[in-house]
Amino acid sequence: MTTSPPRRMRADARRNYERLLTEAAAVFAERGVDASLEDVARRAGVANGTLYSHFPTRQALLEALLRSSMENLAATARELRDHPSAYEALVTWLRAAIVHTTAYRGLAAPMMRSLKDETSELYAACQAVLAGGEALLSRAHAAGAIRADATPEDLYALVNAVAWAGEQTSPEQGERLLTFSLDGLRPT
Amino acid sequence: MTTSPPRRMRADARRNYERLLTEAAAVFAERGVDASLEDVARRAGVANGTLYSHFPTRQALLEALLRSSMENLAATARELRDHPSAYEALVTWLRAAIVHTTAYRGLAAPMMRSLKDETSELYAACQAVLAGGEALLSRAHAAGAIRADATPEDLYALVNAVAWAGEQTSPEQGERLLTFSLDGLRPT
DNA sequence: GAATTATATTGAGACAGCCTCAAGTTTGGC
DNA sequence: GCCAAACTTGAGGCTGTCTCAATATAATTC
Repeated sequence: MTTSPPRRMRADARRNYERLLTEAAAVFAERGVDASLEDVARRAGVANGTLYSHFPTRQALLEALLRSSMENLAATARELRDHPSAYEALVTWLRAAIVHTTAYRGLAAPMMRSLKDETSELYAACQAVLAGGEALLSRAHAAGAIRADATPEDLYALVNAVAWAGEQTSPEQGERLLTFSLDGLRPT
Repeated sequence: MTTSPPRRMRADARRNYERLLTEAAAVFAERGVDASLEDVARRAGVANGTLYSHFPTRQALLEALLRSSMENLAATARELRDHPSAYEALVTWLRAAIVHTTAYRGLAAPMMRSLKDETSELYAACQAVLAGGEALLSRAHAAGAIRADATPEDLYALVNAVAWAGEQTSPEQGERLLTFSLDGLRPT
């Protein structure tokens, strides 16, 4: 029933929880976030009911899987506040966010939809990403490096759209789209 | 077995073909391109085998469904070649392409993937769209209205990415992304 | 270290969707 | 009106999601 990081779980439960996460990472990496959950359970060597009891929804599983990399992303944002160039700091972070979103095929869509959906298990994580970008954006705004009407939500959408385009075609195509958009985000 | 526009079909087959298209349009409009095909068959009042015999794959159905609007898009491109402003002509057409891609939820992904996939039933249609943009782009290039390194594929990716972003969040967010990108596509 | 209790796991089962194909039905030409 | 060709049917095999009563295991208590 729990989705939180293992708290006072029974030893077997904890073992299965970890094993499920490990195998889910592998399966999602191979087949994307829409991969069969039966497959995940099979590979983890447990019955599917066990998977559902640990992770009631696919998003809950995804959330647990992404937690640490999300935290890394937030930490990176914090570090970049000290970067000499406000603009470069922002761009570097945006690229990191895109890499994060490219971890599993099909991840961009839930990331995008969960930003405004409070009922989503990914909601908090998405908001954290938004906040990370927000800090760097306002610094870039202050430095006059980014057009004034660009919002954090714009950047969030951009990151996901670029990640999506990249996974549908090629990372290079995503990169090209990013280049154009970033140029369009310079002050007029 | 046929997917082409009704040619010498038996009367009942033709009736069912049309009916399936009509209902598919309705169902896809309601639930997006990943809607249940069983649903389409049910609503058309035929067995699912009939649907599969007319449209062997979901993409074949989609192709038949999109054919006329694709042709409109190509026609629009031709008309716009005479527009006084090469830049405005291009932007107008890009907007039309985005509207087209927003016809059904989930359409952007197959449009994007089929551009380079010759085995896709949507391949020809996607190539036609690409060609439509290509003509307007080269005119804009000649007029010095668009940066020289922008390719037709870039515009194609942009259209789909914007349509995707718009359907995941809001059309307004898509519009904002488009604005930034278009600014970034001006010559440097 | 056995009994008790709380916690987990199991896997069958209900359901939906995809797709196929042998059997049956309908149409249209003669 | 008959017949071959064209078309439709729907049960059935498959995969996948999700639930829940029965069962098993770990932790706690005495």
